[in-house]
Amino acid sequence: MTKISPKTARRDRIITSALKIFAEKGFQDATISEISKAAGVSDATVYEYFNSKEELLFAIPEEITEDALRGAERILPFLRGVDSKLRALVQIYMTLYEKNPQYSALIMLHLKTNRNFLKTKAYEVIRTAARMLLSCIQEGIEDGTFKKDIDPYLVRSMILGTIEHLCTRWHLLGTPSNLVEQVDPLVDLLLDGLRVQENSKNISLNLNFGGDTASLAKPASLKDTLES
Amino acid sequence: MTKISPKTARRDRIITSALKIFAEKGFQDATISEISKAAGVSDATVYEYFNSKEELLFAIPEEITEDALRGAERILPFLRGVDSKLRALVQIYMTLYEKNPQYSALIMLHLKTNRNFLKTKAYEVIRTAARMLLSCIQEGIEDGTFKKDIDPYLVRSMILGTIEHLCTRWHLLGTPSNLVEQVDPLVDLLLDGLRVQENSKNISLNLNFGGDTASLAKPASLKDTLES
Amino acid sequence: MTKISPKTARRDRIITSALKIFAEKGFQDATISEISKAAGVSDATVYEYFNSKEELLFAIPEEITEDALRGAERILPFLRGVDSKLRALVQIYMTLYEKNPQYSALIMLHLKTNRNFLKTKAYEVIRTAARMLLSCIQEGIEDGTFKKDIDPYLVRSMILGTIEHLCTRWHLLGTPSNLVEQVDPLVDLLLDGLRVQENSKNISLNLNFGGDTASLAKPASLKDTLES
Amino acid sequence: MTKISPKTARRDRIITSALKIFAEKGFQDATISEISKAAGVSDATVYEYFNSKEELLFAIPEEITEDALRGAERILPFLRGVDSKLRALVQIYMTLYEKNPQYSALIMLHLKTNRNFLKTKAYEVIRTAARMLLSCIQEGIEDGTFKKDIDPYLVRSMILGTIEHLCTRWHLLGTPSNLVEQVDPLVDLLLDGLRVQENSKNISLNLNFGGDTASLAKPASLKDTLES
DNA sequence: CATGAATGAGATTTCATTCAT
DNA sequence: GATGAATGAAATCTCATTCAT
Repeated sequence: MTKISPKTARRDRIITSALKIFAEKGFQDATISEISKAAGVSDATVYEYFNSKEELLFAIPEEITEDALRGAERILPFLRGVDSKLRALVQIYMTLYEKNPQYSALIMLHLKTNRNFLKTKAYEVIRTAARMLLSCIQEGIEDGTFKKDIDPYLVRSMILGTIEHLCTRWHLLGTPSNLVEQVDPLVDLLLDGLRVQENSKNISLNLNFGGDTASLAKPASLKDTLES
Repeated sequence: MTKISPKTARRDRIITSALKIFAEKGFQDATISEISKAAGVSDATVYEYFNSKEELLFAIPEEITEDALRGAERILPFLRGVDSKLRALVQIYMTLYEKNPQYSALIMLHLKTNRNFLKTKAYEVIRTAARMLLSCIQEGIEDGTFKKDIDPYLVRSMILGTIEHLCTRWHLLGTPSNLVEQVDPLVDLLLDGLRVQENSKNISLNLNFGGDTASLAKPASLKDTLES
Repeated sequence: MTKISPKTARRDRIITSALKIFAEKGFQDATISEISKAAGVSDATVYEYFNSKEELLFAIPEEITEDALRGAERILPFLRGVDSKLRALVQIYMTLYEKNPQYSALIMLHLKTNRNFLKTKAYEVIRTAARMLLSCIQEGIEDGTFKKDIDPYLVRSMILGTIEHLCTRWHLLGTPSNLVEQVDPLVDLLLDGLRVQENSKNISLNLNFGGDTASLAKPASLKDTLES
Repeated sequence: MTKISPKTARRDRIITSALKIFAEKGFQDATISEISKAAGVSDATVYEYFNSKEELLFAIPEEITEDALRGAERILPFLRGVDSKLRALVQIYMTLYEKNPQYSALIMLHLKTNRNFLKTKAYEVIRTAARMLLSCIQEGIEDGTFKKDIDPYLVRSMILGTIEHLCTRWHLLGTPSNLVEQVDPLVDLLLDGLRVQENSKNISLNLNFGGDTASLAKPASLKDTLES
């Protein structure tokens, strides 16, 4: 469709090289020289496309982050139920990070804690994605799937914090060896908690004494168990 | 009690200044000159106490991290039940991070993703603390408090990931404004999950007896409050 | 003929300045700053051309040493007899050192005792020249000009040692005031020791005729004078 | 006899350590710290005994050089003939250098080319020794052992240059493996050049043709004298 | 007298960035 | 538009030397 101008191709080569090198060595330890060499251009050419080293750094995650967001937006409308949406969102994150290790290394190890990154276009996209996650949680609260008294921001922090922690460990320590496999266990735990629910008995008692909660017996969790 | 040698005092001043400056600007953007000036010594004196800038960086968290670990080891024996222990551990982390914002900024923003930090003495202490958390989770599984089929490593990553995410947000965005307040909501969510449990004992008991079991709500958290 | 690229010119200016300053003050007491200023470039520019101060030091003697070697190789084929060759070699050394006092000061005072210099390209050239000298001595032994039982390595050490001693004194003490003038006295002294004394014939002739063979004295030196 | 005061002992330890370390690494690459540690004293103590690093450097060769000179002065009176004296002097140098490799490394590799060393007490002693050598040569000229027209300074430079060259090579390249063994070959080479030639062949020829040439002992030297 | 402790004074080296061609 | 070449501006780190105790 869109013709790739040689200019765009060059820019892409610079970004690709920069991603690789920044991800490996971090912002400060990478040099423009190294990046330009890897991209097959001169130092000065890098400055034709980006005004500064930092601008280059921040340009890297733009495209991929936007693509990922668009992907999520395409998938979500097909899902019914906040459980499913939540699970899908977690899976989207994990898949993105696992399939694009240089990208996730850059984000987790080098950008996440960079104050200037917060003012960035790419960060704005990331916030949009985070807002989708928040909406999903809020929706769950509103529709009665989730508890009424939970703090959706806290829940979101749990989800993102866990994802990021796993991803960071994956990069630094190599464990877990696989991120996507963690999706279901993680979502199941989020939904149902750690604690043994001694409710089968209770529920039966409830049912005995008047409750009509039979149909509510943790259907999702059962389903999840099957699915996982 | 212990006489503070002038040498130790000087070393401490250097560490304190370094903590402040590294926390604010990061390792690369901080200069030895700045740190030495803040400590009231010369550049060369910094090198009398630390062989390199990086050695100084890594020396900073040593003491405080060890102190925190010892604090945790003093508290835990007094707690009964994995719930209480888990809650206490989360609270210890959050309290540490909130009371020592420079320390937590240093760890969250600058050390956590530093590969060399992994080889450090302070990191070893951090791992010890993380092992305590893991043991607590495993204990919960063994004693039937927690579900049998959960992955204790995943649970730990959830806990640490959430704590770190909250702490990082706190530093970068200022929200939440308070970390310790997040302890109970977080632990409750961890223990019981997001999803409305229409099965809880509480409910069934409520239904059965119509009684005021309100006071039993979240017993552990009350206990924790007293203990903390 | 050959266009001098501005880059080469700049490099040459740096080398020239470095020669002057290193020769005067030695490696450690010379600063890059001083050299770059003398060359009319910035400190950083010096590092565009040479990777380190030491690399710059070792680059200095390369060209001149090679030129000198090539000069020697052009001259020697025209000489007949090891006497003449030996004399020519000594003269080549002395001329080189006297005409290029900065070069010889650098070599004699600063490089000759530098262990790293031994691994250098310029030193390799110097060794080649020294091998020429050795060959000449060996040739003299083989063709019967020199005594059979002399150690050619020792002779070479005598020659080079003397040259270097004279040159070093010349630099440090100003005496002798002239190096090339020492060539003939030195070679004569050396040869009269080395050379097989063909005096039987002379003497017998003397005795036979009682004549004055004064006019035959030191024929080689006359020849040398012409050749030199 | 003389009691060794602890002060002298300390000074000696410092000098010994300094000799070792300066000889190994040179003046600039050796540090006071290293030397003081090797001597078992503090940095500051070094400065109690020597006003500067350079003063320490120059103090090192004092004693040993003086001892060597005194040794030579004790030996020479027992020798008859400049040949013997010359040989003895060369042997004294070589022995000194070979038996005291740290000392000779210091002199050859680090002091010989140091301009400030020339103003030094130790250098004065070295000059005295060199003057003995010169006197010996001059004596040889005067008493007719050596040719009349040789330049004694040049001869001295030949002798010292050769010795130093051999010694330097010995340190830097390990060859020759033995210095003292070079004494006789060297002196023989020198003398055969210097000395009036008393060639066996000549003598026999003399005897053939002229009867009693007993009185003609050393005819070559006579001839040389005439020719030169 | 010995020294622990401190530091002044630099020097090398690195790189992001600029600019003329 | 691309780049070769140059450099300004620092920052880390080193050490000889000093001085109070």
